Amino acid sequence: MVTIADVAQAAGVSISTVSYVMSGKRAISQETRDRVEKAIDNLGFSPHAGARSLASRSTNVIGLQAPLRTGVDVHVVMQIVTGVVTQARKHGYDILLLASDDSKALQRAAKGSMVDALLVMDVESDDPRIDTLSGLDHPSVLIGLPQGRRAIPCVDFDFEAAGWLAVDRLVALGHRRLALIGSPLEVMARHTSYADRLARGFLAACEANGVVGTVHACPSTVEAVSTVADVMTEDPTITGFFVHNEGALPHVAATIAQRGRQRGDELAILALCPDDVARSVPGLADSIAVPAEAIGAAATDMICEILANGTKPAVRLLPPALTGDATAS
Amino acid sequence: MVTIADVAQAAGVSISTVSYVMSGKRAISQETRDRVEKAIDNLGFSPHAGARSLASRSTNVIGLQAPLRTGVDVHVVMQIVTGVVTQARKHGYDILLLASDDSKALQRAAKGSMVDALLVMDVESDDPRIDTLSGLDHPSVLIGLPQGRRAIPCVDFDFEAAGWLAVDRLVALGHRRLALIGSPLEVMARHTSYADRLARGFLAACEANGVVGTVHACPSTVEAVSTVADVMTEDPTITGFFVHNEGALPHVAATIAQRGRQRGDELAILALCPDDVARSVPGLADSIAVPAEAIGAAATDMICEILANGTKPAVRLLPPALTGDATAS
DNA sequence: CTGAAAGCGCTAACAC
DNA sequence: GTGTTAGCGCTTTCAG
Repeated sequence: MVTIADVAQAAGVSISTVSYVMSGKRAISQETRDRVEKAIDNLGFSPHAGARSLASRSTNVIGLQAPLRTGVDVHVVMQIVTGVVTQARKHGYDILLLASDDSKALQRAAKGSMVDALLVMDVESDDPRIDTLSGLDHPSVLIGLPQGRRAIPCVDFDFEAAGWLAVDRLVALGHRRLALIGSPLEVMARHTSYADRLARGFLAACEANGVVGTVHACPSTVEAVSTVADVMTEDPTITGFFVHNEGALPHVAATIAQRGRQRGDELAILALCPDDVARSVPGLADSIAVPAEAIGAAATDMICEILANGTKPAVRLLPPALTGDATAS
Repeated sequence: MVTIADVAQAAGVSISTVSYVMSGKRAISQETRDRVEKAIDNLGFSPHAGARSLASRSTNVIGLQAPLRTGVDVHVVMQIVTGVVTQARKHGYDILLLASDDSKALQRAAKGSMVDALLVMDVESDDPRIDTLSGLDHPSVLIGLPQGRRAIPCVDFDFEAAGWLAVDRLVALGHRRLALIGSPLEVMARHTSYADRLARGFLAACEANGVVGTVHACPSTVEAVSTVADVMTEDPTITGFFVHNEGALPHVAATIAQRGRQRGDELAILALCPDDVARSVPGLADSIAVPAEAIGAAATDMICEILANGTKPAVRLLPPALTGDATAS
């Protein structure tokens, strides 16, 4: 293994000079800098992460606890993780992936000085991990917006605003009777709050717009289709649909479109899902993008800012935006 | 921060004794051990990972490079990662998640002594990362089976055997004309080899069984349905379908089933996908599980064994198995 | 069975 | 603008 001492010797400078060339923490003459950098390249030197963290008391690693189980929107999780990893690298951090749902894992990583900070996804409102995080010396940011004391900074999508936006759009398209086809009950049962927030925004916007809106959870992804069919049968006056349900979206969209054709009605389907998913589903009037990767990036930015400046921001909600009806087929 | 010295003092022993109590690398009297362990608990001591890796020249971290982009079977990737993380913890390792598709990232992690070993997913046959890995001092294992020199140990699902198994099953069900509905072209274009292996096994098995088999790639997930429709129209004698295409599976299955009903034929659909996905798709005759989590776990076991014993196994392919027709609706 | 002490490779005072 | 050096917290000889 090539060490900083090897580099120093090769460049004919002291160890500390090499260190300072790398960190930029003190002025170095151009000449010296060049020699050192050349030596680093020639020898293929990379500083030993452990030695570094021992001496500097920081690891340049962020711990990420992501939900790896099924029963979450795998697509969205993946994109958030991508955003985190990508953005973290831009700030010079690496990501340690922690086993999900485990307070112990957070403590282990923090107390063992394996990470400088923690990013935690999929936190429920009464999640014990919130207390765990509060008790740690390490800064942390939640991806999601649990209800409660808000002791830890959060980053999430503004689902409530998305509900409003969806209604505004459907109303603008001329629809006066709307239905929100929501998450599977499984998701509703966990108290991650986003399904609630979406429904709240949707219903409030309906009221504000003076239109009729109803919210429908699906028993499961498979049964989403029959749920929609039931809704359409029970109230044939509904013409605007807002669908938020990853796996079921294509099926639901197809069902709605087919029935619309049979009835000869002009139905509109608005989806809430990642952009690329929307593009693969035909027949959507429009879609609201869940900016999953941006959420991951924003959370990472926030934790890095806390690490750098010691600031402690509170909650950051990313605003919804319509994709444009480019997705119409 | 509480250090090993604090523990030693609290327990009234030397630092080295505390270290040996933790590592178990030398005999300790029960009495001393008890005292030390109590001190560790009382003080809430966790050894500093960096200090440890500096002194011991090992990190207890495995680097994992997973494909975070879209255009892969997100479900399967997620499960493999889950298998890796879970199994790694059982061996006392943590997982550093590396930015995808980046030879540099592998080198950075290895040369910076951030990891003890590397696990790399989604390697293509002429992937430059294979050479990178060969040039490293750190052991590595590929998840997947690229063609070529096989310089690095691999773990993967036995897609070829899965092709055989599918045909055997369909033939046993009485079908003599079979079609493999394969991956999107996008996947075929990348040379990850599994689509090829599946097709090879499928065709060889058809020949061995004396039945007719054809292979059909889908232009995209969306167009999978029309692809199937075309296949069924062009050759109405096909009655056995083997579907391997994550996003499209439910749509394809629905299409096949519907057409079968129209024609009054007894069609059979066999799927290749994770168990839980199969359960959510109605109308399958049976399914072959992609044991994604087991693949991740097996790869982790392999790398840990290499780390522990210095053994260098070559290729490990996990055998396919039928789920049983419990998935029939 | 236990202790003392020499590093591991780096950072960051403290010198000049 | 550069060099010297004292740790950072742990593992592991080497002694007993």
